[in-house]
Amino acid sequence: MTARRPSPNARRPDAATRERLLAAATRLFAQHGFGGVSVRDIARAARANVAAVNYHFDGKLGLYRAVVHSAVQAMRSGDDAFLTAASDASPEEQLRTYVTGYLPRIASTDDRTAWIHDLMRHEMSDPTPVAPWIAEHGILPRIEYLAGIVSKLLDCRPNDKRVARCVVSIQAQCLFYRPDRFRTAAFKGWPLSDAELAAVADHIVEFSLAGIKRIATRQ
Amino acid sequence: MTARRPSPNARRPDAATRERLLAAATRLFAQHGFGGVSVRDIARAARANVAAVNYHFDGKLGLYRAVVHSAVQAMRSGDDAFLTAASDASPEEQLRTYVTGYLPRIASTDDRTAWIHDLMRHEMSDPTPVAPWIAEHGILPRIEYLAGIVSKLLDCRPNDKRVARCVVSIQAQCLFYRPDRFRTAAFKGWPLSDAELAAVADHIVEFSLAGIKRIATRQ
DNA sequence: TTGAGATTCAAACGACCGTTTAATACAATT
DNA sequence: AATTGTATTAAACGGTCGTTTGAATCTCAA
Repeated sequence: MTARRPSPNARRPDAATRERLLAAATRLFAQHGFGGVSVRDIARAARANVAAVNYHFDGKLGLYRAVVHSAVQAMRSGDDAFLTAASDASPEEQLRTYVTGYLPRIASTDDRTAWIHDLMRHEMSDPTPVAPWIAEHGILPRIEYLAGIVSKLLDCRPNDKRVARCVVSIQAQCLFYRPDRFRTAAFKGWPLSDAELAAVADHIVEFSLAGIKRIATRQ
Repeated sequence: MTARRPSPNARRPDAATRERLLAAATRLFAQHGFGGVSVRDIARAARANVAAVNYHFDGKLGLYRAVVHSAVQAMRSGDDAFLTAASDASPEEQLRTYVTGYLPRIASTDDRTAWIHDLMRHEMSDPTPVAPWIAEHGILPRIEYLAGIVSKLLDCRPNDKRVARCVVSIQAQCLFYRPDRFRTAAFKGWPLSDAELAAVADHIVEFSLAGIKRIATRQ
């Protein structure tokens, strides 16, 4: 049994050690992945003792679970902010709202609601036991929301294979603009400016709407 | 100076230790990345001594360089096999040839010419000093080939920003189907069957040609 | 003031990391 | 047979890893 109560008692009255650990770990895990960060790195960044990780989170993996959980929550609450607003628009406008609301956050390097994508990138190359949970709570809801829009545009059942393929085509284009350390290090002009990003969002919407309409005429 | 000559002399006449190390390291680095594999893992898989890595490759990073170099060469020779054949076709047919030739290799888990994509995935989340070299020799040639096709389809200059955006839209769709350990672990029905993959290739071609034609009418 | 529980801390644990060393085994040439 | 240069080997080096330990320190209730 570690500790459970918020923090009615502590040596100093400033931000609780647990919160500092969570904040530092979120930043470092998003940047370097679970295996690329040591608990000593996290403890140093949080100005805490190494043993505090085990005391407050029951080990490195427990801290990672807490980070992932809060990151998924941050993303989903960020989605609700602009997705619910367009719930009664045409599917074309819904797709535009999705992409223009999603892409700037995807491309931002300091948007807290997008850190989950960095965690997911590391999970792709080096999965942890948390991977299935991320897939279910961090990815599937988005996929299903997009599938609803696309199936209306295709005028077909949501489980039509063309829906899944179009969803991938849209999502792949958006995710490609998530900055990573490879492209930042290897390509000039990366990451993109805000103005370019807005033009890219417009491009993805037009490109994808035309693609979907073409796919709708087939099979 | 380590060794240079092929292997006129060795304790045993079987496959040279250097070649076994390179083969084992390619498989392991592609699977787990540079940081996720220890030289002891590689030596064990190659039935060699740990010190052999330093003797033949001047350290772990030297071995990684050799792996990356051979993987890029394998991919480029695989490209030439089907890209040069379509050099005088219409740009539409060239795009179809590119996608239908590229996607099955991307999606294959045992195609030696596609291991470079696994190495690149790890580089994205955790870059090594080899990252810039991979970008220049493993990525740029493909991008420029695609840009040539797209600029003909758009009927504009190759450095028009719309070209780069369409290239990303195509390449992002293709790369999304590269299997990774996250999706294999977290999603059912993954990776895709050969038949589904052929249908996906056709989808990407139709989706993208329609998208490009739409973009061609703008700006 | 005292006791109990929560929290922090320096230190140590065993395991693994990449690399180095020095001795040895081998084949080909003197 | 002796020498030379290449290749392999077991062992050890210093360092970092995640975790554990046990004592010290803090807050708050009795």
